[in-house]
Amino acid sequence: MTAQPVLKAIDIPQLKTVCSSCSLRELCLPMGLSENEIEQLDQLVYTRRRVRRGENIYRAGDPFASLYAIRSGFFKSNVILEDGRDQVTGFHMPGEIMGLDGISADRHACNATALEDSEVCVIPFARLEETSHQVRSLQRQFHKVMSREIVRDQGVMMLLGSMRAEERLAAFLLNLSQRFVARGYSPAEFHLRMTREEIGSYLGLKLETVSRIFSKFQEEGLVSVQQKHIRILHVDGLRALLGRGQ
Amino acid sequence: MTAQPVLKAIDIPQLKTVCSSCSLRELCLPMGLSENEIEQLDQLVYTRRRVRRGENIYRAGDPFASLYAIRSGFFKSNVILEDGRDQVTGFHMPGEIMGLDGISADRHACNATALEDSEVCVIPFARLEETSHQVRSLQRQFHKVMSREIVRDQGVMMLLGSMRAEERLAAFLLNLSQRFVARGYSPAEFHLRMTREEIGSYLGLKLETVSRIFSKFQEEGLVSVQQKHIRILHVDGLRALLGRGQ
DNA sequence: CGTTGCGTTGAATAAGGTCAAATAGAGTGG
DNA sequence: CCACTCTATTTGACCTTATTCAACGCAACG
Repeated sequence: MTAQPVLKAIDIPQLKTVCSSCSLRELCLPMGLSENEIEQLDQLVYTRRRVRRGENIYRAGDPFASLYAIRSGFFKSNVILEDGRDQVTGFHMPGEIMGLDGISADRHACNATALEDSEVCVIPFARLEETSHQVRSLQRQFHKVMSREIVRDQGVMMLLGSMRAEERLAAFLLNLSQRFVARGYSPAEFHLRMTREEIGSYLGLKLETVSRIFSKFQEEGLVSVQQKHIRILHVDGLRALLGRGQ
Repeated sequence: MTAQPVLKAIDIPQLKTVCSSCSLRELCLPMGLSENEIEQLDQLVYTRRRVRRGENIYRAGDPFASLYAIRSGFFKSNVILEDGRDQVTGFHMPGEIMGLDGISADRHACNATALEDSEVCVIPFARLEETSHQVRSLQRQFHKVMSREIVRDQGVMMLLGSMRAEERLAAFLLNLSQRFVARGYSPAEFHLRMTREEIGSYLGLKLETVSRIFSKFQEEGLVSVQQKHIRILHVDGLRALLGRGQ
């Protein structure tokens, strides 16, 4: 892909991350920065890390040192309560930044688990703060990223607090679809990386309920569901499900 | 209430906010800053604004320009869906910062409504970014404030996603209690500023359910409830309610 | 070819929601 | 100060939705 001098040097450039040539730069931290500014980011984001399916980038309680930008793959984040209950708080795809929860207490507050083999760019936070101290537009962009996370969370609260089960699943599918589009994938056809149980946890439902609603949507011709393969057949039908809750 | 020619000069010094002499400085944005640094904040936070009960500091869609630190009073924030459903996404008390949702899109994403006559300190965001560009520890502190908001939201998701009704209300009361303590008020006895409906919306329950559970807690001797006046009689009893959900 | 994990489906049940009525306070105007 | 109004709250009876429990199917994998 990128330039490869010779032998041992083969892996190094491969793992060297360069924001300025990254296809996700319009979605990720570099969004809205000039060429010049992005090059300053390149200095900062110097390692990429492979994460195997099932592995964690960090766990709740781990000391916080870096943010992680998803380069490829798919993640979930989840919080675990003392009694063992496990709540999925988000699903994350390429271009999204994980780890923002760790800043407040210098420890991560949740786990971040890869749902498929993935790669993340490691962004040492101290250096990010340093650089954003220099580069004004990076500071600005970073604030937007954090704020976007807050707005996203409000959306989830809305979903959990005032939607019924069918609406939740419809909203979930539409949200995924939209995010896939932004990444150049099909809006209508995609592969769920998470289990029914993880979807349920995220949506505040039991896995059986999720499964039943998938079946119902399928009967109604809204989507075609084959295990983890989803095809949205009737977007407006799904949209119509929102808007008229209880 | 607003500009009144003659009296104006009287109100201005009264309304001048000074972080360095503010009793909330250990909870608010100045947290952890040196005397010297706080004085730089003083330059920045130069107006205080009165908000009457029922008034909004901002509404969803309003252009974003400032953050607001609560000086006194009590607020809720809420999002409204197209179909009119209204979800309370948080309750806010003195020392807390509101408006962080507005940074991401330069427009506010939710409404912020005073639940009692209140005062907020207006923090012009452009100037905050500017100053935090200068004062390193302010940058740091501001990031922590945003991150804390993200962690808080995760807690709400946990609550909405995986707790049953009684647990939610218990968690809600304990959380309020804790925040009151941090502000020097009694942990056991307080006045709810919000209605049952607002509590219900926040907790993803109907107001009748909230009312029933209050009654149940009262029967069980956990709390004494008289309309909006709450007295926690048995904290450990409430705590025990968490931890063993479904 | 059995094992294992994930997904689907059905029947019974429980948790909350809905609807309706009664009550309690707070504020208002006479 | 009292009657009146309005809104918030409480409570009961009934209903709906989602959960629970259990059985079964399916696909991947060693």
